[in-house]
Amino acid sequence: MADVRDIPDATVSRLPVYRRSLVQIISTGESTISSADLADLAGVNAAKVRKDLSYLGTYGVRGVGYDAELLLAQIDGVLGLGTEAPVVIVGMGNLGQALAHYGGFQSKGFPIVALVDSSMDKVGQVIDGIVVSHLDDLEHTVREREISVGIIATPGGAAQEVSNALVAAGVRSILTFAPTILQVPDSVPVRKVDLATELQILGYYRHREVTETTDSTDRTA
Amino acid sequence: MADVRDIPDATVSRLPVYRRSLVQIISTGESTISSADLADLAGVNAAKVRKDLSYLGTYGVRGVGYDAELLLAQIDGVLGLGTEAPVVIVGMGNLGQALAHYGGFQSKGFPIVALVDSSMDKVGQVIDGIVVSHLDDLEHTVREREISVGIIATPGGAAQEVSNALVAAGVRSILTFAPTILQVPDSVPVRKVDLATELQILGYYRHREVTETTDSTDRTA
DNA sequence: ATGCCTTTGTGCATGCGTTCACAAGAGGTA
DNA sequence: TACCTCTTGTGAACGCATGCACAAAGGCAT
Repeated sequence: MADVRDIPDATVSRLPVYRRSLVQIISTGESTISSADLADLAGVNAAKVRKDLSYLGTYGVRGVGYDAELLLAQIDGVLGLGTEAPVVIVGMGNLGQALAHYGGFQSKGFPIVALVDSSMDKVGQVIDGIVVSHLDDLEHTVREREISVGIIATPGGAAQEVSNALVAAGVRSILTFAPTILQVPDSVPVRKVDLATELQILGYYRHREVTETTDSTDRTA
Repeated sequence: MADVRDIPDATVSRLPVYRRSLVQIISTGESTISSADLADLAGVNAAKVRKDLSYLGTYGVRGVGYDAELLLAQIDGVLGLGTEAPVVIVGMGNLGQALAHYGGFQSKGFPIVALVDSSMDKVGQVIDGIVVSHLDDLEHTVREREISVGIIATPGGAAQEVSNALVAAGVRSILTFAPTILQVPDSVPVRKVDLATELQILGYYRHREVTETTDSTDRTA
């Protein structure tokens, strides 16, 4: 029913979670799964699962549930996981090197095919079997390897410049770890992961708890 | 006006962004900043900035703007950044090691004071000046060092067990990189960062673009 | 002191996301 | 075939978040 272009953002961000749950279910030999069970695995409400899945077109069978394999294939189709999306990581500091070694990308259809840094100390080094190339060669590298995803793991100060270079080189989407607001064309989706921010957000809820405890103590006093 | 306990989640998650913008502004020597300028730096709408800041109590001056230093102190207070929050990282694989080396935490008030792994290969190693201790000693370590934040950097299969151990040891909040739905008491806030999921979400928007292009091509054909 | 200009704080309307609740549909059983 | 059970798909209500638009308020110049 709904077109693949019309899926709400909130739903899209849950599809990978459903996907992982499905992989898990399939590995146990189950061939169908109900929205209630899928909801449990994904940690969400069952009605939300059904509504989310309804955006993919209808693949559930009333009284039975969803065909796990079929649903997985459907999600993969929507997420574009049918074809591999080669990745370049820019910035070979601690974070960049860790990402390069991290196996979680390759196995999920996002092979890391290039590593880039702007420092001559790093260029030429071999990390995880890949020779680090220079930022100046970015465009050539991206075009040659048909890279579609750029990961920015540089300090904040360099992020916008790197982002510009990635976009100019033809990268189709960007994942950034830099604590910076990136200006990019609307056609290039960006996701931002900011580790310090996450800790600070936790700080609020942790701190709030302390405040409440202190308050109740004050109240009894 | 509003109590520190009543700040909406969406606002809380933006406070670190405002904070960073303020630090930047202050470093340039400016002492006041308008909501419009802050909005530009933070990449959001000016009205949203004002509404967000109104939850902290009123610190703006009409016709002038906000006192940058005062606002920064106010945000720090809400986020509980006045005191340091010691951190333990569990899981010394690639990601855990990178996080241990990553300087972004220490400088932001989240010193990493302990590293933990369950493998004897890792226990006893010194990473970034810290001796890796065993998961079995977690409770002791957490209590002794008064650790309030736990970072889970283990494979998904171990995450729930580690989470239980962290909670039992008295950790107050958790940041997890494991692609797993964690069951924790409501009193322990959890933030989840899932790198593969981020790439998959990007995949949707990237893929969608392709679909649209293909469609328009088809239409002209 | 007065008036103008700037910027805040917020009421209100709109839109998105979530959740409930139930009708409709599919399959199994007698 | 007819009924019963199970589960989906979705209409509708609710709540949160966003953003506009404007009145209130502070400061500065004259």
